[in-house]
Amino acid sequence: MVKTVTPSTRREKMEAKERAILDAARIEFSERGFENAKMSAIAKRAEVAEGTVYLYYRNKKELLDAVVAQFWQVLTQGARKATLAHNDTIAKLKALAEFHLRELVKDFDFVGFTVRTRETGTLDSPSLNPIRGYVAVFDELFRQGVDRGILQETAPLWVIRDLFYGTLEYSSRTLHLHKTREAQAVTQHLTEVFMTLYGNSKAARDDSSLQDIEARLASIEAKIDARS
Amino acid sequence: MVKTVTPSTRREKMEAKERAILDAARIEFSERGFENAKMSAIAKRAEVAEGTVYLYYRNKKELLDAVVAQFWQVLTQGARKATLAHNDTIAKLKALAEFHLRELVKDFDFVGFTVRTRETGTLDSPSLNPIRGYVAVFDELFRQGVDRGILQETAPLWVIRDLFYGTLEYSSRTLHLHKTREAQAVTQHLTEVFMTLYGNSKAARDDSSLQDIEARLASIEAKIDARS
DNA sequence: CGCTTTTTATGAATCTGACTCAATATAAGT
DNA sequence: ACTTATATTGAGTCAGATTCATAAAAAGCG
Repeated sequence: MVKTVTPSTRREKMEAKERAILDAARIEFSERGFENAKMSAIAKRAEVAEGTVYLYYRNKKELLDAVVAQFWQVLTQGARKATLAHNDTIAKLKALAEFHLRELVKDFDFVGFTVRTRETGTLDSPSLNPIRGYVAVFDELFRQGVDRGILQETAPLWVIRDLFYGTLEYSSRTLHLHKTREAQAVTQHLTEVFMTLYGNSKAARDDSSLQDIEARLASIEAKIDARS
Repeated sequence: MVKTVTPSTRREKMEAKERAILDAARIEFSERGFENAKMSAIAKRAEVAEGTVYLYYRNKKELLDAVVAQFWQVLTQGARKATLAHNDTIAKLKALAEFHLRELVKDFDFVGFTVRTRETGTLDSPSLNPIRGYVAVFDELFRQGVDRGILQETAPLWVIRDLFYGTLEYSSRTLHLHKTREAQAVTQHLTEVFMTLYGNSKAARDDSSLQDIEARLASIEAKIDARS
């Protein structure tokens, strides 16, 4: 009998188990919060013995890190998809803002979990990588806008990025607390902010060009007057 | 012998003890982080028995809440003082931004502690009050600017406030992580943002000059019409 | 196939640290 | 000085994270 060469049977089983644990943890954490989540409950949910969890994750904190990493990975995919639906850079940015805000309000606990994750982490801790991937979505978008001549980098990109994500993250807290407030007010305003501050057309129009236009109009008017 | 009527000797002793515990907790928390801080260590630092701590604070979490509350109270005082040093509303806002950012970077752990505090708290939990007091500093400033005709509320105040504090909080994380980056880049940019977006003069000019152009266009159009 | 070796899984036992509480000390009242 | 009320103590309890000796499963091998 030919041994069904599924060279991965072993690995696959373990990977399935790892996923089961991760999923169980995600559910347990968001239902109970980190402190109240019990490793025993996670193990039970994943249908493994308590000790098994520790074969896959060094400790509770590291399990949280993994859950958080997964969260940002999924979010990154969603964000990419949401922006792809538009062509205009500003529309993409608005879509990203709307998506980001909606997800953060929905899974607000994860904002807290993320902060916890960062508490240990230094610059190069792997738990930060998924977040890097996430902020990269914005950076790419903005650079694309610059290339297209739609946007201009009137401040260091990291400053602009922090304004974008910072506003959204902080607002998500407000929206989570005050259910009555409109998320749209935030994304709407943020979009205006971006057009006004970094939009090339507007910026160009701002000073000199306004005067140019006025001058040109005056000149046209004069010519017409001269003819009559 | 007249009993020295220090009606507060009793209370004073307890208040001193409470302060000692709070101070000990603040130090222990920021040295070790919440998880690794031991109640026994806090008790030792405060020179009381372990059980005594529980006479003043129901549990570890509540002790953290108290520490966080104190942090924001102190910060509020500092912020008020920093803004008082200026007359111009924009200058006050800039000073507030600089102060806020500097303090958050310095005591960055407290950003995380604050998030933790919020995790339990609902809208009316007392642990949120000190933060309310803090954001009020911004609100007052902005309203003052509106009264003086310097600023205009082009979006709901809470949206503007979230942009302000959100940007600063998020940036504090960046600055804490990348020591080389310049805090000034953030406050500088944020000030520009405020002048451009909410500054009345700019906005006023924007509109009026646009109206001028429209008027002139109308006039030209009328002349052309008249000729045909 | 049986047998040996290596890899994974188990859950009872250990350990840590927050929290409790009966006993004790201190202050107040009279 | 004595009684009552209030504050403090620290040894003991207990929950829950983590470990580890033991068992099961898979792989390698003649």
